[in-house]
Amino acid sequence: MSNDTSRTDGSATVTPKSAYHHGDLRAQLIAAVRDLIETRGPDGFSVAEAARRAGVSSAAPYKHFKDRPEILRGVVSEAMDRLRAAMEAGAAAHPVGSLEAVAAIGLAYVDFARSEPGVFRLVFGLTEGHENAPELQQKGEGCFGVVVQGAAACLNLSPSDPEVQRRAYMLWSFVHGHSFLHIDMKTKVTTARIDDWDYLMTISRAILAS
Amino acid sequence: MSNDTSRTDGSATVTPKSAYHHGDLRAQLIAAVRDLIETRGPDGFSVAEAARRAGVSSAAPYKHFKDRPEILRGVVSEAMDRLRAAMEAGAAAHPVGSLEAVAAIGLAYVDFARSEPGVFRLVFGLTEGHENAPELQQKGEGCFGVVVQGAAACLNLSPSDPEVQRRAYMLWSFVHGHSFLHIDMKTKVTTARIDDWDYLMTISRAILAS
DNA sequence: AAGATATGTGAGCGGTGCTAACTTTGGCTT
DNA sequence: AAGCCAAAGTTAGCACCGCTCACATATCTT
Repeated sequence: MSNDTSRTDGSATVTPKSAYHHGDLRAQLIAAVRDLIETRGPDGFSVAEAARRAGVSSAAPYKHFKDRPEILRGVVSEAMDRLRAAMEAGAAAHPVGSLEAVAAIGLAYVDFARSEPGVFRLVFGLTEGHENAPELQQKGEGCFGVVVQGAAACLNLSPSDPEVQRRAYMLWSFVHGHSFLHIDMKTKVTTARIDDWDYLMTISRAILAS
Repeated sequence: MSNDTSRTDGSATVTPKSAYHHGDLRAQLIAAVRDLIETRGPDGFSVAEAARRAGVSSAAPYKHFKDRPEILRGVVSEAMDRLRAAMEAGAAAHPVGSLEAVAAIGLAYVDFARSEPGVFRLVFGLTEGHENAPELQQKGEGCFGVVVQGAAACLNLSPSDPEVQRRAYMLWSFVHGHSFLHIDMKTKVTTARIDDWDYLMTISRAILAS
């Protein structure tokens, strides 16, 4: 089935209705759900409405997803891909092993949380379904791996070194908490307000140089 | 295990004698919802089922709560009261101004997240409704205030000092991230596994002594 | 050309959020 | 004490949602 023309990579180049009946309905549903989650909150989304937005009947989604949670898992999976890509891109913009590279990873994380708070919360709130979703587990570990890589390069140690893992965990913990607090109390705690980059550099230095 | 139903609700507090038709249905509904959230996940709860557990019709809850989100807000409000009490109790178990007091605040936070992961996630995932709920905002600031108090005592500065606020924010960010990662990837990242108390002491020292 | 299979539709079942109209309860006024 | 009246509960019901089933149609394989 792969000898034909374009790949279904969600590029959405020109014609969304070139494949089977509808186009790549699966990708369009995920996009619709993502949008709904972002605008109406993680709970205010329904499969029916996503189908409506995609222009199909309310039963069509179930040809591509087993049930509602599986759709959410699809959204999370896609989001994790983008999150990891953003983190890697952030790291790649700075010299390997530099503190700046580590801080850039954290900044990508925070930026992601701020630009898509609904999806971000979903990613880390969907852990109920994680048990049966090794793919998500794997992608989560992949994201953590980016932090580990950065920390290892910075410390000039092997990524498998427990000390590296420990510091990476501390880094992630900090950045994760900062992201969550940031999107939770948006403009609150203004007295403690700080520039993200300075903050992340300070944190990275404190954790990787002790 | 005496079932001590002490609901510190804004309006009619504990009035066991009156009990109109049913008793304090409001408190019982909140308890039922809390239990449902903890066992079936934050999404797998329905007002109907909570009413069923409380032994009333499915319309009865709407005499006490405007809608579903308001019930959730009630659960969050009650949970925040307990969280703050736990944090204060943790701090009170150690000398004022000691690093141990600060670490104990963090430990209470982590323990709360671990013992009620569903409710914990709800507390910080319900921020969509926070805008119209100044009561929750206020209680959130109250919890933050406990951390600020601890940091201020430790640094021998005023709680209103920006530097204190900044450090308190860092502490909270760290503990919050640690809690979330902890309940998310329960047994994962085992290589980085650490004793909570040691971890929190290390963090507290790092943040409050630089 | 002819299945086989993937992808869509419409009808429909049970459950849910919420409202409306009604009944019961018990405190408060007189 | 009589009686009003608001609080607190009930049943009935609407609209929507998740999901399934039977069926229609488009594409792939042979």
